[in-house]
Amino acid sequence: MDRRQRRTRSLIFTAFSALLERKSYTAMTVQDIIDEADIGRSTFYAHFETKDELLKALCNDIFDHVFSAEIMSEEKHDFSHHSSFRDRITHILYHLQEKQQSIRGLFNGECGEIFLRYLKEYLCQVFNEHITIKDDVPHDYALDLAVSSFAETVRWWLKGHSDYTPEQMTAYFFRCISIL
Amino acid sequence: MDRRQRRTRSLIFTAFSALLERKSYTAMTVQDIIDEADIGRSTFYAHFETKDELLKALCNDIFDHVFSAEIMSEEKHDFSHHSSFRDRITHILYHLQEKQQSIRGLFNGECGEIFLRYLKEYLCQVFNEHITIKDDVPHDYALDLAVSSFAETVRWWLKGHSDYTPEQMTAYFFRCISIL
DNA sequence: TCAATACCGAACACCTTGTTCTGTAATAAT
DNA sequence: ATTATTACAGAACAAGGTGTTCGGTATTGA
Repeated sequence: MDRRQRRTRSLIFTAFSALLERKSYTAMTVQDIIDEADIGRSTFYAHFETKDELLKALCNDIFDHVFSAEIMSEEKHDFSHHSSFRDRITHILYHLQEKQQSIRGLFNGECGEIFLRYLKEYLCQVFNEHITIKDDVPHDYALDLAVSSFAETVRWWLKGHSDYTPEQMTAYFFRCISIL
Repeated sequence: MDRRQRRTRSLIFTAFSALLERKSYTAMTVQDIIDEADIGRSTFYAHFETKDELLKALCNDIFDHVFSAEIMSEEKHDFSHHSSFRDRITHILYHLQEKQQSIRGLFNGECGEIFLRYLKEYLCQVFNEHITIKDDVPHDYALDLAVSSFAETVRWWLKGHSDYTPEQMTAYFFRCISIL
């Protein structure tokens, strides 16, 4: 990848993240982004077809870091059979905390909806085998609720309560959910 | 209120709800709404300053029905000291089910974010005193998680699983959350 | 019957979008 | 170091949405 491309892409991401903390996603125009990034109009469209694609790309960047890092360290340390589900959850929280700066704005307004949808897709894979099967509750529902609750936990944590440690948040979460 | 105003307002609401099932909120333009409702442009703006105000008004209409009806019947039957928290939850589900038609579209995309935020505000009042206080979990967090989980339960229920009864959903919900 | 007012429809100035173009400068490879 | 490639800037553009205004019509409630 050309050095200029990397630079421009980074400028756009940074500008976008910064703008999200001041302005709602819907209200934000492409004009705002290219003004903030100080790049030409055609340059933006050379990188991203639309504002939604930009959001998607940013989300993927974050999730690649959080989840592929998780899997990597899992393989590296051969956690797959040693670490508990609780540890994996704590692990994910650590990685999310590292990306805190980029993530915080993503919770706001309408793009929070999109970000959380993507997040839940990844979480489904992690949670799927760890739901305690109860015959009196539909598995679909239990999984959906567990994943959504964890996503909400992350949101609550990173929006104003990031002084708690990942270990603490994991403990709180498991304390409140009775199907894990 | 003038009969013509009621008619127009109703036309707008109906058109808006119908459109939400086919089109995302963000992609929807005021032009789409007035075409669907078959009213003049200036007429729309005489009723609502913006698309967001329309959404807000629709949400308020729904919540007024769901929660004020709940409170009313509570007062009428003097449920306040007799009915359990579980019954109140079931009750709310019944009222939400009645408004199912209008609500379904509201879960989609970005306006789902807004609708759920409003819903959670109301739910906070209902849930606040019924959270089991645990010293090892922040009360803020427990309340937020319970409310969000219930909101997610409603979403899951009304989006493709509305064959379950309110009583069943209440049971499932309480089965999964250990702080109520 | 009549005054009030809600609606219509057209026009408007303004903004955002996404595309296209030309010229310039940075890049990577030979 | 030279050269071909390619990313960028910047301007212009048509198309479409926004929110407002205004004069005319029709409905309403008293």
